Amino acid sequence: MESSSATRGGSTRREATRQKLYEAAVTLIAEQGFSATTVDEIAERAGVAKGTVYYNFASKSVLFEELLRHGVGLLTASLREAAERTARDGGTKVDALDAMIRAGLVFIERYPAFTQLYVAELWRTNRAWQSTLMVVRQQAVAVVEGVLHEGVAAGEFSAEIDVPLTASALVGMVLVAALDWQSFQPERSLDDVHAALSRLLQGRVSGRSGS
Amino acid sequence: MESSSATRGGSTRREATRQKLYEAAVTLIAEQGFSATTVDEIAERAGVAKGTVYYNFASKSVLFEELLRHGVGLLTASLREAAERTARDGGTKVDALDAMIRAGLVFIERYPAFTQLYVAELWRTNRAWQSTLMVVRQQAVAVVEGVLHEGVAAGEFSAEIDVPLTASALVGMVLVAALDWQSFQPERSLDDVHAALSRLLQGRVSGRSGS
DNA sequence: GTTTTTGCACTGACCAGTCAGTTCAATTAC
DNA sequence: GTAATTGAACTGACTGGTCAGTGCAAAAAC
Repeated sequence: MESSSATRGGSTRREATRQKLYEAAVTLIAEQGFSATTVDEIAERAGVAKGTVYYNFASKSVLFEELLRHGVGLLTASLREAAERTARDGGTKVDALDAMIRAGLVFIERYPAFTQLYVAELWRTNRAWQSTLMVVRQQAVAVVEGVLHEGVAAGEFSAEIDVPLTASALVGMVLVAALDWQSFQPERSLDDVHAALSRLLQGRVSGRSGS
Repeated sequence: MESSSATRGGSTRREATRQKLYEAAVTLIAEQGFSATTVDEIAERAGVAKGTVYYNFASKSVLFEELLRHGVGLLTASLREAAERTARDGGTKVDALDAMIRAGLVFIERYPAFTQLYVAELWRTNRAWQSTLMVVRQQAVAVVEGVLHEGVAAGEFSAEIDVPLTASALVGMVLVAALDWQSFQPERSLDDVHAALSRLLQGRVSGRSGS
């Protein structure tokens, strides 16, 4: 009767089911919102019985909360990796920001539904998962702020910039541009979008340089 | 249309009731989302009977849709006014963008709940008011795009910029920075936030020193 | 006297969460 | 080998509650 969780470190079956539920939930909630999405819908899209949802998650809210944590975790890791890679390669801090913009675009291209859902919840108040959201948001933004701080310390950026606000603005720039890209011109290439945002980042908008 | 105080598309009394309902709905929906907000709540917060809601609006969705139209209409008018005022005063296109950034901040400071709710709905699909949202969104973004186009035509901006994408990015920059401002540092002054965004717009981030 | 609002009871659809029962892969017994 | 046993994973009908929208007579506002 020993804990025969013989199937190495947590059953694979269960993990697969949870993954299917995440994938089903993310699209439905992105399209319709949390409250308008029913557990029955999620179960059906995942090809699973309703009871299975409750076997795997304590409630609809908990499912959503874990989904948020999981998704933002991926983004944060990706941003951090981009910043570190740039630093290792001896790039400037502007290069690091540029690499993070690209990492953001790659993420959004890959998980557009998650991004959409995240934005829709981010500034809400009075919701069960508010505090969770706060924590993961800060982890992601902190990566951007870190690069800005280092840039100021190294004299690459003006000492007068407002780090948190500039970080927010940069995040917003990428977020909205990318969501519009996915919604209205999904056929455009990532490189194309990235180039346009790079230009903006480096202040090469004003000042002519016609083709 | 006559502009007598009593006539403005209907009786004043009715208009006042509708206004109260808008105000009640906007806060509740911003906090909780559309589906999680009940008609009973809206009526109660507006200090009005439930029947009155249905006397004034065909349905909950229609109330929300008209709310969206109304709110974005205010924003669009404000952006347009800012652009035109700058043009009249002989400002550059960068000045016009800067004035529009300020107009955006003023709007968000005044109607934070509306902004929040708007962002939450903007990239959703499969919702009843999707097409309405599309139209009003485009009206607002078109104002920014117009200024960018004029700037390119006048040689003030590089001919290589991607106008729609740059417009999206600028909107995103202001939107996210302002929402974060309102959520996390509401005590900061608008001028302060505006200054930080102006700096970013004019590419005065990289490059050391300041004014 | 017409328009607007109120108050409130009512309905029918919908939905989160429950639970008694089933499936199945792995383990143990023979 | 194969039969019996175990327990985690899964199922889906069911329940208790919620909510959008209705109907209407009476009051208030204009």
